Amino acid sequence: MVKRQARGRQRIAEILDAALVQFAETGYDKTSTNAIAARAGMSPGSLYQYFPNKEAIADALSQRLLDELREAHATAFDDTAVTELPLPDLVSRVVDPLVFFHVANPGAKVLIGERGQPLHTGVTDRVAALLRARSPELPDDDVRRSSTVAVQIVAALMGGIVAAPEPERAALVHELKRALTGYLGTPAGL
Amino acid sequence: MVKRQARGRQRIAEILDAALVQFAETGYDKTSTNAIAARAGMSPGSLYQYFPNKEAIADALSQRLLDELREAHATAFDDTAVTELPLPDLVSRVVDPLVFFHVANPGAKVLIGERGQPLHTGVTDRVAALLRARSPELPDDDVRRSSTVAVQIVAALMGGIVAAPEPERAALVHELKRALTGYLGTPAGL
DNA sequence: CGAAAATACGAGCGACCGCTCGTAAAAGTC
DNA sequence: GACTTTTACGAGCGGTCGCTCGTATTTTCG
Repeated sequence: MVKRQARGRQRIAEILDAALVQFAETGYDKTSTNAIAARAGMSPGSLYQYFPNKEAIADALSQRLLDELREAHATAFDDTAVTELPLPDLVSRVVDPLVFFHVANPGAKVLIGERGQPLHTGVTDRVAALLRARSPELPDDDVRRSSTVAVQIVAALMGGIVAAPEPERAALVHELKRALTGYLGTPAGL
Repeated sequence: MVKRQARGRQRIAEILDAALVQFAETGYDKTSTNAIAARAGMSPGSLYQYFPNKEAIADALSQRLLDELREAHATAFDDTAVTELPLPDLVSRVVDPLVFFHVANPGAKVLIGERGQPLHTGVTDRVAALLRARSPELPDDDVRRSSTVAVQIVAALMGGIVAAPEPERAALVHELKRALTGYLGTPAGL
């Protein structure tokens, strides 16, 4: 019951790897499950031994990416000094790992952009917690709105950042940080 | 050669009307041309008498929407006083008609979000011209980047704005303006 | 009126997609 | 080695989609 399951888990990982690449190339809808199977070097039948349907593949992949992202963000969010950091520094702390993650995982944004919200919710909650820690007096609705907007801004610009070649990419990351500090730095009751 | 073409143009308009509604409901990819034809009250064959393929429908619709948008924005962009207006006022001048347009035309965002860039380019160019007028000393690359980012921010938040019920919508529009003024108000060489 | 052009119809073709199922080889268990 | 379980295969089913085409109707024009 051990050695077999090891092979099975390996297969699952191969499927998710293939799906990530395929989603990045063709998007979620236009990626066929047969293509994922082919890229993973297996038959459609084998793929469907591990996943009940296409959506389950995307869900599992989202979960895996969210775990990786959480790990990459651990230092940015866990630090208690986060409360007193200057805003630009805090933004960099959050944005830099995020950019690194998306550059390393092109196709992750597809799981955000073309499906429900899978990756968004987890990140938004953490940003909300962060904002609440920095501005405890802010009404809860405002916190939720601001964090949602901030995450949407990041998501909107991330596509261009990942696609850009390196000299331009840095400039775009800079713009993203500028947008976030500009947005979050303005008092909410404008 | 006159009366016939009149009917033909009417049919084309009916197709575009139907396509707009259908795109808004199901998105571009998942909208079938047969569904567009059915909603327009005609057969698939008739639809394809006026458009060579599905993409051409989306293109024509994008063009029509862009024209309407340009008209709605005329007052915001043509005014020469635009150069000396305070930034928040200028943002409102641009954003408010844009919100109105998207609320009146749900589905317009689909033509942006799920296809190349059709509606974006036109708007981005005009925003770039506006920024250039306000900051003539800014390098051209910076202007282009800033306007692209600004348009992407608007596009990112517009979906939520259109979807939100009225009390929340106003708050989200306010957030959008806050984000834009915060972003554009910060000096570019941060 | 009669010919030509424009408009209209809708069954259905070919291609693709998500997914199934009958079958069979490996691997684990006793 | 016999039996069960897990893994693997791939042809193909049922369905949808973009689009075509043969045919019929309506309008324009001389």
